[in-house]
Amino acid sequence: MKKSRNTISKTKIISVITDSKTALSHSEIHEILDGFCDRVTIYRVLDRLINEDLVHKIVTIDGVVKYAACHNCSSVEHHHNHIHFSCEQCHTVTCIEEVAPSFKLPKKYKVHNVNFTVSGVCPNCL
Amino acid sequence: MKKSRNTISKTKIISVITDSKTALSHSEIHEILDGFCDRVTIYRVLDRLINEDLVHKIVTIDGVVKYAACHNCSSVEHHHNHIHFSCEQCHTVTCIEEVAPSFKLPKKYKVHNVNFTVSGVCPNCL
DNA sequence: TTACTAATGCAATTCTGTTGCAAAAATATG
DNA sequence: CATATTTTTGCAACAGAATTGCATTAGTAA
Repeated sequence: MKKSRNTISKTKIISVITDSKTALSHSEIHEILDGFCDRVTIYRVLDRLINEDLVHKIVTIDGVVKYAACHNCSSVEHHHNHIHFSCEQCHTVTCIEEVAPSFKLPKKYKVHNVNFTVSGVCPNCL
Repeated sequence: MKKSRNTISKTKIISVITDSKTALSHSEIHEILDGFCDRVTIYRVLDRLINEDLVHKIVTIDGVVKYAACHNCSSVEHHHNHIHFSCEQCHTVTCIEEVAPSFKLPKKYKVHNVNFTVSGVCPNCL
């Protein structure tokens, strides 16, 4: 996979995502960037970042798409099989990196990707 | 929670979902019903069915929302913590009821719901 | 049968994400 | 350093999914 170019938008978007404690939606990123670049650009940059494994995507049970930085990921190995916690009250999504669920599918299934989201109430809202 | 009324639309939608081996999206249901009722009605009925725990909702990593009947669910206990398999090729979503992932969150999190989706290639497409 | 309340259909709207294309920016080449 | 090449961007238009308000219709309880 060819690396994409380093543009100002890309750099800025990476830092917005990395600086955030919780996963961010497209519109949240757009708001933080506050007109710095176009909506469409954000979508396209996010796509690239996902391809380059710098960012991973999370979809909550109510259909909201969020993006979070990849920690614990070397360029060789990627560990996105951690749990994401989606708070029903404050609507934040947090990566719980230390929790990797175990499961065993029949081997006739070929697994490429996992998306584990648990919803409920987060410590802040309890 | 008050039970919703039994309408023809509701009955029909339940049977469409129950008869299907795979989870169905709103538009698939709409297509099967073939003009029997309005798109909006389908959305509203699905909401009610979810509230009444007759149906559960699945969101795939590419943001597609699907609905599946609840099996193995008594009126007291609900077991939706099985894995869903989303095939990248035929785009079907299947409940793998026999596989319950195990995970352990810090107890400061209050869990209400789980959504585990694994994507890859299903046996049919392999 | 009637009265009450929930459910439906329709139109309009909002929100999220995508596409095509010309202009601008990043990188590679001489 | 200048120029050629290719990617990225912004804009406008579009597409699809889901929601809302409101008048009408259908279920249900009395």
